[in-house]
Amino acid sequence: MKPRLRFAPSPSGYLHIGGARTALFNWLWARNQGGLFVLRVEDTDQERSSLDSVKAILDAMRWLGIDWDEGPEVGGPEKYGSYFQSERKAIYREHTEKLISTGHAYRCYCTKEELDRAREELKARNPKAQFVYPGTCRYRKDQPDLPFVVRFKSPQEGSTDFVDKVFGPIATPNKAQQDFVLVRTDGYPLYNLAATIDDHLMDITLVVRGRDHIGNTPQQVLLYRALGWEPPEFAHLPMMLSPKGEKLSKRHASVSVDEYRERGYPPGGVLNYIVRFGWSSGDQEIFSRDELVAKFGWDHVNKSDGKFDEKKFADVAFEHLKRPELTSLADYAKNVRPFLAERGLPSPGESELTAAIPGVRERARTYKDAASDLDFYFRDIPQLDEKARDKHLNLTSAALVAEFGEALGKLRAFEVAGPVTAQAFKQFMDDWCKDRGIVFKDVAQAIRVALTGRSASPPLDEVMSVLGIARTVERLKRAPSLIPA
RNA sequence: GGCCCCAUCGUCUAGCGGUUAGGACAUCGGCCUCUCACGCCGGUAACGCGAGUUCGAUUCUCGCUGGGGUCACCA
Repeated sequence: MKPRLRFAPSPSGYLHIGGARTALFNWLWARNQGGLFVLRVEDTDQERSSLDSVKAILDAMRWLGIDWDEGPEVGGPEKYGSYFQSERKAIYREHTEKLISTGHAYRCYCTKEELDRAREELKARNPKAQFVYPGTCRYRKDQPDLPFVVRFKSPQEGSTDFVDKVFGPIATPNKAQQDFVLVRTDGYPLYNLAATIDDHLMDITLVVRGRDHIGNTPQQVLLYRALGWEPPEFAHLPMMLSPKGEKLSKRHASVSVDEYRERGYPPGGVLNYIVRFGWSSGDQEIFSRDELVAKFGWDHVNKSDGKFDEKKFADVAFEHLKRPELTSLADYAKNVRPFLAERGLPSPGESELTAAIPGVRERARTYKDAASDLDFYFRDIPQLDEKARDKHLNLTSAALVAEFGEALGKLRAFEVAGPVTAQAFKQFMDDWCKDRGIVFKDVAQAIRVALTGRSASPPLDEVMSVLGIARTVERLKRAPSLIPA
């Protein structure tokens, strides 16, 4: 059978960067193996789950380019049923009954309040002790008409073992296991039960998830056995910790995938950073999506946790922006447009935009920065950085710039020959400087301020070429008017 | 505290008994240059500790130390 992998987020917020990483590893292996990638929504907690969250997570996945073969909005084979756990209650009930009738589980009438009280009492007596369910209802024979939860009857001897694809053999003594709850009072299954049933029924062959789930695995293996099923394979991923080494949360860094999107990171860069976190392929740092699919494997997945590094992340993202083979001109243009719009700029024509992009590729670290760098191209009058103006433009230099504009304007040949190349502008500037007996370097910044309103920009010959001769001349001639009276 | 897991530069990592311990980010110098960048060259910087095994341990074993995860009617 083809490998079937899954990502099973609970829709209680945005897509977490760590969740995206889990999804990615699953997806990569599915694609590498020619298997199937399933998306399942774990929305059994009615309190926390929301449809908005489902939508947000789906959107973030799509933005990253992690597509799913089965799941919300794409469906799947009849036999795999709904991909929303909230719609699978009947299935869970059926298997719960089976567990009870075979003696693997039992109804427990202890209330949460009672147990909480016992927990607190114990803690008061011995702060270090850990409360375990005393098994009050374990051998109870009657069935009172009271609310109940269903508990698993954990074996108290022996150990539960499994072989992890990353960590190797892991053995947990069963006496460390208490009679954990399977079904809540409200009839909804808890994570371990629902995940086990669904993974089996959906024919999942390998479960890939974060290491924080490693302790759930023995419980799930116990459930597989109790239900008479063979467990799938498991692969746990080392954790992405905060720079301080604590569990990563929004206190330490941006943890929502959306935030990186809003910041102007390219999706390929996001994937690249999170995949290199715990996985490597020799010394290679930068990968395209296709390369990742081709090269991914479990041999080089690390066991040790790591610390999230925003600087490295930013650099990887930038690397993707710099390389045309990773971010095509068309992609770049498409992705920068929303940020241009965000600045209140009118939507530029595709050809004008793609002409301007090569000049900012090596400068802008994000699409957002790119929009800022591109800004002056798309306004009739560039925004003026007054500090740059004060530093580089005075009566003399502004007059010189205007004069240069005049000279350029007189050059008819440029106008008839169609778009003027950067090289031609360069030649003209050099010649003009030579005629005037000045060094280009001495006028360059004044010209830059006139053309872009700033002290930093792509090379002037490129700027002129993108602007075109008419607008270039116009801006140059306007230089003296930039000086306050 | 019980159980489980981990341990190479500040960070992400390569290494699978013999290497001047490599790369990337960050950092510090320098070069290039019309600005800002990019790029290039170079520097600082790591095998947690202690026992074994071995001719030889970063690498294998054990202990210690340190770090992390998890012990819910969350997932």
